[in-house]
Amino acid sequence: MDKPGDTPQRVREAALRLFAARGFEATGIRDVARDAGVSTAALYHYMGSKQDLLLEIIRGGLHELTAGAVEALGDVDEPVDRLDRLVRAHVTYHGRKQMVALVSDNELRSLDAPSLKSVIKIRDRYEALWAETIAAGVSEGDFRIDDQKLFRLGLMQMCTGVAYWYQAAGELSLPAIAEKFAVLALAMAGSPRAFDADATTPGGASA
Amino acid sequence: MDKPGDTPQRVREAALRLFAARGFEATGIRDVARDAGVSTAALYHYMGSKQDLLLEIIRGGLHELTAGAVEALGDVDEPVDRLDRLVRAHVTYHGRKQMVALVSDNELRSLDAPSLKSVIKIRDRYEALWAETIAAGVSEGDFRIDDQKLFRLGLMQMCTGVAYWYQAAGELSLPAIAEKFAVLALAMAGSPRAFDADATTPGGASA
Amino acid sequence: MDKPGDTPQRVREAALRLFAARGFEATGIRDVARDAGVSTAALYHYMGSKQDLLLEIIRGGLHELTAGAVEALGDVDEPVDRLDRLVRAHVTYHGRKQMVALVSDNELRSLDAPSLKSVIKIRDRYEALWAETIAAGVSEGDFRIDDQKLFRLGLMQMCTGVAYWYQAAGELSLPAIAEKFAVLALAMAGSPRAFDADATTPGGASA
Amino acid sequence: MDKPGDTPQRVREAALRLFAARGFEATGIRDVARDAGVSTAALYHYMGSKQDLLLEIIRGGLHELTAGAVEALGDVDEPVDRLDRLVRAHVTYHGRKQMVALVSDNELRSLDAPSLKSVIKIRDRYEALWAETIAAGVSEGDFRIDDQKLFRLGLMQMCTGVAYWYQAAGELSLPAIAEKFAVLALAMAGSPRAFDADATTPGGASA
DNA sequence: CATGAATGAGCGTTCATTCAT
DNA sequence: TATGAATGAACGCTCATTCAT
Repeated sequence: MDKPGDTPQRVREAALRLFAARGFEATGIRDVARDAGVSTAALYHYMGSKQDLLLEIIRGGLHELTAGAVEALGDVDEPVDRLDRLVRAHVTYHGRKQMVALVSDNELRSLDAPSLKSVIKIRDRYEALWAETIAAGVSEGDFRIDDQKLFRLGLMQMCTGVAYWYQAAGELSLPAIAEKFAVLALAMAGSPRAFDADATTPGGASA
Repeated sequence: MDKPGDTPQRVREAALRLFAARGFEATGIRDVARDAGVSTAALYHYMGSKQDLLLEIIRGGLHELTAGAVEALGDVDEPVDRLDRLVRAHVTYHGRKQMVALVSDNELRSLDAPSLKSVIKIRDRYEALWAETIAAGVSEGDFRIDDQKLFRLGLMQMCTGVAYWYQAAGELSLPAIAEKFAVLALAMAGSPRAFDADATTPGGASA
Repeated sequence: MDKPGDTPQRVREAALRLFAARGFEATGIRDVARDAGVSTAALYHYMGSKQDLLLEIIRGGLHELTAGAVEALGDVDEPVDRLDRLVRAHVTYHGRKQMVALVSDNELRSLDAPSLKSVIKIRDRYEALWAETIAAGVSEGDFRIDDQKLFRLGLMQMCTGVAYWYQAAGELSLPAIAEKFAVLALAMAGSPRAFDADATTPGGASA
Repeated sequence: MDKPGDTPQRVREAALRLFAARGFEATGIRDVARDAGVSTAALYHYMGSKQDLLLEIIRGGLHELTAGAVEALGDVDEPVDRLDRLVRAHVTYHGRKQMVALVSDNELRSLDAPSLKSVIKIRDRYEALWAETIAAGVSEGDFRIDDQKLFRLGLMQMCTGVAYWYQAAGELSLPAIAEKFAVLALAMAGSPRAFDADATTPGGASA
């Protein structure tokens, strides 16, 4: 029950908003302070550097993304189901935490080398979930995939794209979008289930 | 036989290199000048503003991308073939003109309003090529696509992603990558040809 | 008892000194900062833009000039006396606030359009004091003036000129100069009092 | 009959126009070149530095002003007539050569020390004409002037002011203005002729 | 005679950050 | 805990001027 208006939180939110909208480099520390309603000095009192703010956002995002994926996978074994869930979780996250996703995608290059390295380690762990799932599906004969790495890169990029165009006020709900992407993913993977009528298990759930 | 050392060209190339590597905002005009081997003042002898340099890159890129797609389509009629060619052309372009593609994708937000508008007009024309092809394929029964716009967004994003990871020195040649993406695209579209043995018409052609 | 070293004051004084000596355009912001003993960045901590600094000086000056004139006029009714006081106040001000007067006179053209407009409004109000006094003197038969506007322009210009050559260390005191100009003014106006022996009421008052 | 469009002339005219309108410091050499329709390099081919352009304008102006005064004085002896003619010539010049007059008045401070010195020498010669005339009028009993130097400064400043507000399209013709100023001058000087009906000898002549 | 190319220095302004209080 | 004051460095850009051709 932290007071909703507590300063550090407001700063983080302002930074997120601005980094997402204008990019990290184009955002001044003064902009963040103004947007958060504090002085720049106060801002430095609560947080570290501008870089720290960015790193915090990106790491938090990747951790949340990974945790969400792990949770979505649960103890499901079937590769087809696992891929289905990975896609849905990824898409859902990129819609719900749109700004974090945008920042994580676009502003990596603004991290200094050590930070970048630590972030990439997290991302690699996340991508491994996909790689393992894909490999399992291929070796079990569920998928017909020519080049696994290329497949993964293409699929993930496709799903990530949601963050760029999703609008909460748009025609499609996020679960609906997630499902459609799941179908596309299975089709790409050559899974016969892709175009089955019952492919649509509407368990997308989330808000 | 362009003289390798003519200054304006060197400036444009330096700007492209740096904008792609660090982003527009993170690149200083002095960085560009240094990289091009001229003084900052000389740089302004040839170009307008930093923004102009960016606009030039992006517009040039989008025009070339569009022209390439139109040429690739030629007078081909079959939607399946047309989509195949769009994908190959797009992927090829994003590999060959990697830096231009990255800048065009990432730095749009640094354009001022009028420039952005003019650029979006070009991009819309390009996207229309995809939209029309997809619509034709659906109405002719070649594709099994649920949501055309969402399909297009996902597919284009997937193909665009090549610019982020392609390396000329990598294992796969660009035509090989283009072909694999074409296969993925047709699979996504539910085209029966996707997994045919002879789907791989190696006429990817382009350089 | 203002602390002599407070920064914003020092900045304003330095700007005034330099704008008066070299002109607004010829004065660099670094010159002002150096002269005020602060960094250029600190300078921007206190002020807006270079233009703002100029506007502040000019507006302040015109306000003070007007207030001085109004005070000098008091509730005096006789046009001859009123003109006498206007001239003395004007001359005195242009000697005492020499630099402000020079800047106000010479640097108006460096103001942007809206600022200029606001300044001219103040100046018009000041000039109206003169115009009304002259008109009253003419209609009451105290003055013999052919063309009132031309008379006013000439007279004011003459009095303003003091700012260009007055030196505190010169032979004549400022009140003495003011009185001599008052005599010239009345002579110009055709007032019989101009060359009266007792015209020299040394009540110039001001410091 | 010099070709009206010859380059050096066009450059001088452009410089005059811009120096008068914006001031010397605010005028770029590129502005002058553009306005004259030549390249900056061509400009330097024909003329010296920006300073030289200014010096040329000011010296030319002062020479012309002096020559005009000398001519106006002719072999007239009476101090009253001489002052009358000085005023008329001065006013006329400041109306007819308005831009040169403005530049000569306002931009002196932009001259380097040697140039300024040479210019002041010319100006001193011109002012001597006034000083001698005034002194003669006083010693011959034609004028009632308390402080000669102060009188001269005030009177000249008044007459110079014409350059700031005169408009060829205005209500009064330049000779008419010159005459009215001559009347004011004589009134200031305490000459009985000032308010005579026949004071208006319309021989102001000038174009 | 004429000009495109080029520059070192400087412009007004903003940057992320620190620190005394 | 919180902030006004302050800064060195850099920003994008323009300056008056030169010079090879």
